[in-house]
Amino acid sequence: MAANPDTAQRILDIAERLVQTRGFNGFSYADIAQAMEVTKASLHYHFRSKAELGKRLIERYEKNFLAALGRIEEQTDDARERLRRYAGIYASVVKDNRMCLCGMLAAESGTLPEEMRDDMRHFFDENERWLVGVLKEGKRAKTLTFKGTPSDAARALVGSLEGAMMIARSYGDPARFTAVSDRLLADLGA
Amino acid sequence: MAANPDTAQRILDIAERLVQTRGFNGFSYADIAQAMEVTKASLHYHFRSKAELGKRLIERYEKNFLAALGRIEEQTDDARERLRRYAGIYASVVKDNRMCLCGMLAAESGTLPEEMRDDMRHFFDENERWLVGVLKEGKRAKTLTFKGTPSDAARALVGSLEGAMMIARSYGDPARFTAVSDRLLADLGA
DNA sequence: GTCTATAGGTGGATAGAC
DNA sequence: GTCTATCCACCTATAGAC
Repeated sequence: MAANPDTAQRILDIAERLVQTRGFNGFSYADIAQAMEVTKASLHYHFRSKAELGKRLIERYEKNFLAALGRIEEQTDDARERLRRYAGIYASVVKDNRMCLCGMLAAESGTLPEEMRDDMRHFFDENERWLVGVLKEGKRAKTLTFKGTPSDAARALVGSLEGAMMIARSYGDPARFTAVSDRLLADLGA
Repeated sequence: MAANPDTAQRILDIAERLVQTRGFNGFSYADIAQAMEVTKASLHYHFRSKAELGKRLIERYEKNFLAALGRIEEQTDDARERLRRYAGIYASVVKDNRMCLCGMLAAESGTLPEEMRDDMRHFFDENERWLVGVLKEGKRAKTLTFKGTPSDAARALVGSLEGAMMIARSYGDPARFTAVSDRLLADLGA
């Protein structure tokens, strides 16, 4: 009767990697079924539709991402170090040959179910919100320097990191990402 | 017998927009056929396979893009102005509600035919090459300032512009792109 | 919860008439 | 060059047995 949470998690794990490497339009239930050695029909027991699977995927991704940001806050008060660790999350994703889940979905936004698009944007809104906090603190402590509003600086950073990740990945060259990432951090004084 | 070049061009025009808005995995021959009011079968007369269509799409896109860069060189010698106009090309794409063709393909690189992936990378290589020329000239004339190699600065710029475009598009907000673009140019002194 | 079986649709692609 | 007709593989999704 009740869905086994472990099975649902395993499905999400596999689907997450598939979206991050092939895109939401680049994989099917058959791919997940093969990887899990179950049939497509049983996947539908856990996630009624692909759109629902996608939605749950984004929700979990955002939850985990924000949890990681929370851990960064516990680890250090220094805005520069917080920024470095933020970029470090992105770096670890590229090194695992993945794209950011929501970055991938942003590219596919033209074909996404509306609910998924909203959730994807929410992820970026939350990223911006967190970065604005770090940037403001850095400005106050005179450890970070940037022109314009913290909001604009945050959007520029997110966009640049996502783009650098996307291109580095298409070259199969994670170092291409860190080279850009290091420049961006240096420009901010981090 | 011989393929009518006009028809082929029209197919490419429609397919190009489809890839830029929906991705290579987000459209089908049926979409083009409907827009052109012909059957899918006749499309196959002009482009044997979707992979070939994709390849020709990239080749034409790069040709047109490089031609635009050539025109910029004719219009101004100033490195700063050349950079502004380079970013202006990107801005015009976002305002037309499109993603850069190759930026979109970069996101989908995990599912692309090998030849398309190679051609997509070639586009970015040529972009980098052109930008390196502009950046070197700007450094020589002391009109542009950047740290590190011209190559690294060029890669950072391309990645950042592509990422900003991708996210701005997912919000349906072109101004979000120009805000980032203006910052990037300002950081370089342009 | 997972299975078999299948529906109903769409994907890219081809043969052959006109 | 474009058409009709068709193939076959694959897609998401559902019904119902176990």
